[in-house]
Amino acid sequence: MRATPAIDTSDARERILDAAVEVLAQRGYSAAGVQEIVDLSCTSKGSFYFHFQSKEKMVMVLVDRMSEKLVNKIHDAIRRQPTPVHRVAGGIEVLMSTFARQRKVAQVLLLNIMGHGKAVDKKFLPMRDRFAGLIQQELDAAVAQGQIAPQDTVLLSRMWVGSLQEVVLRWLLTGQPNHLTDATPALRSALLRSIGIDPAAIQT
Amino acid sequence: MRATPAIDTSDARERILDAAVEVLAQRGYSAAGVQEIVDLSCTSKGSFYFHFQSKEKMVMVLVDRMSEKLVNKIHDAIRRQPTPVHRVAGGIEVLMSTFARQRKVAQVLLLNIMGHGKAVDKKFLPMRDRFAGLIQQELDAAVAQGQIAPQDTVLLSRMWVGSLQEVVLRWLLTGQPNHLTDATPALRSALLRSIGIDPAAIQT
Amino acid sequence: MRATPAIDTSDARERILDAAVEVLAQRGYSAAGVQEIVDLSCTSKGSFYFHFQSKEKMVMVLVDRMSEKLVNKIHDAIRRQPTPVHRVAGGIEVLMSTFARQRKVAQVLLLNIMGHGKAVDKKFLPMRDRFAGLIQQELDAAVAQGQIAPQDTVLLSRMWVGSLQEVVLRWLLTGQPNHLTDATPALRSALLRSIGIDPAAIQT
Amino acid sequence: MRATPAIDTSDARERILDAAVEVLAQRGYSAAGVQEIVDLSCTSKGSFYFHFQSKEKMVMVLVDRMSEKLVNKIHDAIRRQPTPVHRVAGGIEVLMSTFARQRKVAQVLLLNIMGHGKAVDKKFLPMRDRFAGLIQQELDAAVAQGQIAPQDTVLLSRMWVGSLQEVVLRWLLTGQPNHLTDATPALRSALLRSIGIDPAAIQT
DNA sequence: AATGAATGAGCTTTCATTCAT
DNA sequence: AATGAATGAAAGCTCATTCAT
Repeated sequence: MRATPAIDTSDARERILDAAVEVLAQRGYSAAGVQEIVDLSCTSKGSFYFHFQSKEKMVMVLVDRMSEKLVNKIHDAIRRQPTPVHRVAGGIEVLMSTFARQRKVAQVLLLNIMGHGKAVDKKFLPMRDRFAGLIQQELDAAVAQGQIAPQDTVLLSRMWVGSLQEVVLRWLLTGQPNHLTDATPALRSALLRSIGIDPAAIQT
Repeated sequence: MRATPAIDTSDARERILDAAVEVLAQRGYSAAGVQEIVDLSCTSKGSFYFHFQSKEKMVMVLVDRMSEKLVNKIHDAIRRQPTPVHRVAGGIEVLMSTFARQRKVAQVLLLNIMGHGKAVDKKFLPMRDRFAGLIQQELDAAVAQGQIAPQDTVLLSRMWVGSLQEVVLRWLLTGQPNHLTDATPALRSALLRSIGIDPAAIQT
Repeated sequence: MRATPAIDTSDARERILDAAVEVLAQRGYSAAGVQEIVDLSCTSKGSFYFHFQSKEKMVMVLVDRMSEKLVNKIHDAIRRQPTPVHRVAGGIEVLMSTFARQRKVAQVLLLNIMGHGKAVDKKFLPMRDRFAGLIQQELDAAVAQGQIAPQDTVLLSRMWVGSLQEVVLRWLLTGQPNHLTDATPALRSALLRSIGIDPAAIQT
Repeated sequence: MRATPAIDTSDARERILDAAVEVLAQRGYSAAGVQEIVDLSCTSKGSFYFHFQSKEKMVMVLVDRMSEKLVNKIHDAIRRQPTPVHRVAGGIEVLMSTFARQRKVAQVLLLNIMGHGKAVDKKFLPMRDRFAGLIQQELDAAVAQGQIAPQDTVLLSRMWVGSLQEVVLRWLLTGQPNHLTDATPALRSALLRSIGIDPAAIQT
C-alpha cells in the first residue's frame, strides 16, 4: 500500500474542476482564462484539453456537478418533512443557508447566467431548471393532496426560483442583507402567501 | 425641396445605437463585436469611436436610454390608478405586454446581466434597481395607507423583480408560454397574494 | 482701420504652428496628434489640412522656421567678432544660452531626431546640417587665415554639433547640469582645444 | 546523429530577436510592426507574446543585449593598453570599426533615440549612458595618474559620445565618409586634443 | 497522461486624412 | 477659409485550442 502523498492526492481532472470554481467565482465565465485555471490547478494546457473537450464543456460538467450536489443536499434535508408545503418551505431554508455558507457556489451558479456568444449560457440554466422542477414537484403534490388550491405550478415554481435568485444576487453584489439568512423568514412568508398558504401555519 | 431620402436619414450616432440593440440582443455583450455593430449601422469604426468613448460606455448609454424609456412608459400608464396596489398591478401588466411586444428590449435588458471581467456588468443592473425602486415606492405607499400590512418592502420589491425577470427569461429562452402575456394573470395574482392582497379585489 | 481684436490676432496658420511647438515639445513627433494641435490652436482639422499638406510637411515648415530663426540669431550675435575662432566661440555661447532660455525650442529641435517610419526623420536634420555648415564655414575661414592648422573641418563641425546636442540633451532629460549655461565654459574650452586652440587665448 | 538542418535551428525567441534587429534597423521603433517582425521570424503573434510581455519590453531586451555585447567587445579589446588614454583611444577605434562592420547594430542603437510618446525612448539611452560611463572612467583614471589635467570628465565623456554618435549618424544617413573608418584618425586626434593630449604622442 | 510552445483569428482602439457643407 | 463627422487601415494584444514531444 502506497503512502498517502503529502499534498494533493486528487487527480488532475479534480484539481482542474476545483481551480475552475475559484476562478469562475472571481472572474465570471468570459474572463476566466484557461491559463489561470491551469496555473491554479498545477497542471497544464495539455492536461486540461486531455480531460475536457473545451472550456465550455468543462464548465458544463462543473455546473452540472455543483447543481446536482446542491439538489441532493436539499433532497436529503427535506425528506422527513410531513407535507409537500413543509418540504418546499424547508428547501428554501436549506438553499439559503447553503448559499450563505458557500458564497462561491452562489457566485458560480448565479452570477454566470448567459451573456456570452456561444452556447454556454444554456449551460448555466439546467441548475435553475432542476431546482424549479424540484419546487414544482412539491407544489403539484400539494395540489394533489388538497393542501393548496389548483394553480399554475409551472409558473409559480419559476417565480420562486426568480425570487430566490434575485435575493441571493443582491446579497452577492451589494452585501445586503449582511447575513443572507436574515432574509429567509420574510422570503419564506412571501413565497408561501403567493400560493395561498398562511405562513403562520407552517412551523420550521 | 428635396424629397425624404428612401433609406436612413438618422445620424450615425442613432444608427449605431439601433444596430447595437440588434447585435446585443442576438449575441450578448462580450460576443457583440464593434465591427458587427458598425457594419450593421453602415458606419465605420472611426465613427463609432468618434461618438462613443468605448464599447462599454456605448452600452451604458444604450441601457440607460432603454431602461429610462421603459420606466417612463410604465409611470405614465399607471398614473391614473386609484391606489398603490392598483398601480403596481397595472405596472406588471404594462411591463409584461411591453416585453411581449418588444422582444429585443427584453433580450438586451435581461440577458446581459453580468458575467464579464470588466465593469460593464454593473451597467445592466441600474435598470433592475430602478424598477425595484418603482415597486418598492408603491408598496411603501400601500403600507402607509393601510392597504397592506407592514412588511419588508425592500425584500419584496426585489422578489417581484426576480419573479418577473425569471418568467420573461423563460419565455425568451424556451418560448414558454407561447404568448408572454398569457402568464400575466397568474403572475399578477401570485405577486398580490405574496403581499397579502386578494387578487380578486383588484380590477385591472 | 479695424480695431485690434481682443484675443488672438494671428491667423490660423500661425496659431497652428504655435500650438505645434507646444505639443511637439511635450509629446514628440509620433505622439503629437493632429487633433491635439488643432484643439490647442482653436482651429479645426479642416483648417489644418487647408494650410498644410500633411502633419509631416507642417513639422518640416516648423522645424525650418525655428532653425532659421536660431541661425539668424547666432549670425547676428557673432557678426562683430574679430576672428573666425572668436565667432565660433561666441556662437557656442549664444546657442547654449538660447536653449537654456527656450527649453521648448531645444525639445523640438533635438528630441525629435528620427525614429519614425516615414521620411520625417530627415526633416529634423536640416537644422543640424545648417548649424554644422555655420561652424564649418568659420573653421574653414580660420584655416584660410592661418588661425588654426589645416584639418578635416567637415568632420570637426559634425563633432561639435554632436557634442553640443549631447550636452543639451542630457540637460533636457536628466536636468544635469541644473543651469545649462554652467556647462558652457568647459564645453567651449574642450571644443577649442579639439581644433588646436588654447582656450585662454580667446576672450569672450 | 542528425545532420545540421539546412535552415534555422534556433528557437523562436532568438529568431524573433534576430528579426527585430532587421526591422528596427530598417524602420525604427514606432514603424516596426509586431506583425512584420513575426512574419520575418516565421513565428506568430501568439509566439511573440508568449516570449515577450510587450513590443516595448522586447526592444529593451534587444537593446540591452546588443549594447552589452558591444561594451564587452570594447572592454576586451582595450584591456592590454598601457595607460587610460591609450585605452580610450583604442576604444574609439574598436567602436568605429565595429559600427563600420555591423551597420545594423549602429542603426538600432543610434537611430532609435527618443521621439516616442511612451517610455521606450528611455530604453535606448542606457547604452549611451553605459558608454559614456566607460569613457568617463578612463578619463578619471587619466586625471588620477596625472596623464591629463583635472577637468570636467562627466561633461567631456558626454561630448565624446555626442561626437561619435554624430559622426556615425552622418555616415548612416548620408553615406559620408564612404568608409566609416576613414574618419577614425581625425576623430581620434580631435578628441585627444580636446582633453589636452597631443595625438602624436599616442600610438595605436 | 502530461507538457507548454506555438498558432492565428479575433479583439478594442487610434489617428492621419478626406470631404460635403 | 473653415468645419467636424466620417473613414478605414493598421496598431498592439488576447486566448481557446493544437500538437510534437
